[in-house]
Amino acid sequence: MQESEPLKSTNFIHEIIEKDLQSGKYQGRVHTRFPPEPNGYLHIGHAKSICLNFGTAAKYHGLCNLRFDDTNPIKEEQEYIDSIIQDVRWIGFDWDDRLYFASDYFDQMFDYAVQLIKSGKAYVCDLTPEEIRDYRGTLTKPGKESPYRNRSVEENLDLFQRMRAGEFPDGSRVLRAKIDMASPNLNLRDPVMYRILHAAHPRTGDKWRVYPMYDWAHGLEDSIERITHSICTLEFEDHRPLYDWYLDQLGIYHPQQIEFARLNLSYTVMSKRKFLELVKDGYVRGWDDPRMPTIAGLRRRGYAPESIRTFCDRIGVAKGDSTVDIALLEYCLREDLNKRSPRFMAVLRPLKVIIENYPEDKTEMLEAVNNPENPEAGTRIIPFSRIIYIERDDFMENPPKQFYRLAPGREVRLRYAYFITCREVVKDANGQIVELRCLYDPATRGGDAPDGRKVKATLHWVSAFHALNSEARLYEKLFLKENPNEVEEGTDWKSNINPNSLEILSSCKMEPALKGKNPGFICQFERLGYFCVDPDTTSEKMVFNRTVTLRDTWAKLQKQEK
RNA sequence: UGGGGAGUGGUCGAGUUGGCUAAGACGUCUGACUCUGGAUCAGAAGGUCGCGGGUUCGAAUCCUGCCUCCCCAGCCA
Repeated sequence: MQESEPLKSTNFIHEIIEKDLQSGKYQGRVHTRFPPEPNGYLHIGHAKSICLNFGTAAKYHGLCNLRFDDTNPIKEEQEYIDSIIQDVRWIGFDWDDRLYFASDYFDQMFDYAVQLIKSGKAYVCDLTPEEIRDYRGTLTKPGKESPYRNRSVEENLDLFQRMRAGEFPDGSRVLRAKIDMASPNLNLRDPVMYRILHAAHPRTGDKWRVYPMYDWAHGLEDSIERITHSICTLEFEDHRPLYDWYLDQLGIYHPQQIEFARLNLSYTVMSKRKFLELVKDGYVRGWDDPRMPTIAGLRRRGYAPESIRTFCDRIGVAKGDSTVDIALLEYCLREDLNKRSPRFMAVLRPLKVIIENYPEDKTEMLEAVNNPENPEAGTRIIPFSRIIYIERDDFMENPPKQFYRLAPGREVRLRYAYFITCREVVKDANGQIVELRCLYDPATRGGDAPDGRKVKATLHWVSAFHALNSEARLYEKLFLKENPNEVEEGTDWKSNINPNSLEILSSCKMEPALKGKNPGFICQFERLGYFCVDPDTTSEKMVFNRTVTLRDTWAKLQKQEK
């Protein structure tokens, strides 16, 4: 992102930072980090954290690292590392050469653990996982001390080295911190620091047989990188005393952790586990399905990073759980796309119109504006001929008073072309409308009547002979309920999945200028919405995703009728 | 039930040294304009600041009871 684009908004985190800046707590430094675990794809919730961390650093002329928290080789994969790097960069941030991995610090963490053992603050415990759970006690009952808690330093050192050497099977022993089994904060009841995992790590291969737990590792990572403000989500609030304890026992550099509420969005879910289920069970076509709130999904859907950043800026940062209306995301999307998108005409559900008084073999080239929001975008030329397609929704045989598009006997404008009047409705044996017979007024070429007469509506259209046949994929919300997790007894969140979230229209008629546009190309189909070219496009057939509809007051009226 | 957090119009969210009619945004509803029923512009409605006491000339802001919601009992992060 361009270096400063300063966030003008303020929040409680910035207030804390400004106080620290004034008091000189970190010698005027501001150094944050975005610390994802590479066990899945990033989503819009991560974007909030990314914008907060990178944005905060930029605002105070500090630095922000990208650091992978890769402490659990069982769940983590290189594929995720690659996708996360790509996504953070795509959102618009840069970390120079500060790409770090927790696994880079494994040796140092091990040494720190040895240091704790030597000072009698950590011990090797042979309890089984079940026993550890039992000994931990409950929310209201204090735990009991492990029988292995008072092993000698020598024995602990020996055992820990042998754990590292791979002498013991998975789950047979752990290294634990010796804190307080009666603490009301469960995190302080002798937490596990290392577990034995005979698993290959994406980056360290088979070097290690013990891997650090998040709680042990995370604070150290921040300390090692000399992070000033460790921004994380609310659920880690009562882990903070544990990080503090580790850092204090070790006597090393101490960042300040600040917690904020994670993002929730209406009409969607926001957990890697649920995304995985949606993908695995085929509710969507993959992690980058345009209905997914993953960064990859939003990108394929046609979002530009600017709109995501704006969104993250506008939602604010606070400590209370909340759910942002997805309408705000769509507002930011439209605002951004309206400014940048070239316009085209495309007919999604074609209805044939024959202009009876227009010459059979004539083709005219008419000029159209590329983007009314941006004169520099210039103009283009569109072919017009006797047979055209219009949107089926733009004609009604018996229109209600609110409807002011085409109807029998009524005159409307074809955008950038002519006024036409509907003379006759042609139906098939089943009574389905198959074709409209219209008359045009040659004097209205370009779309204006010399006599000053007005029409109520302007329709988009595509010349039948010149049309590009293509596919359009229309997306609706993935969930029917504002809060998908709110369910009837006996069902789960998946019962709220919208069965009609995808509609494929395969006989769309589009303006020929669209031919050859590459995947990722974003434009507006006039009066319909913003669309982008999908990677599924082939040389045979183009495929468009509908990113979002235009605001549509007619659709709103119709909804109210129902 | 132990510990840790949070409660401001439909949704986010300012406000936090107590003091003009409690910002702003999205949403909703009007109207203007319009060769996209888009965009834009103008305007409106909507709040017992979780609840009850108290302090004060004056409280969303301070004190005090209570209520509600979220998180924690992985060798996940």
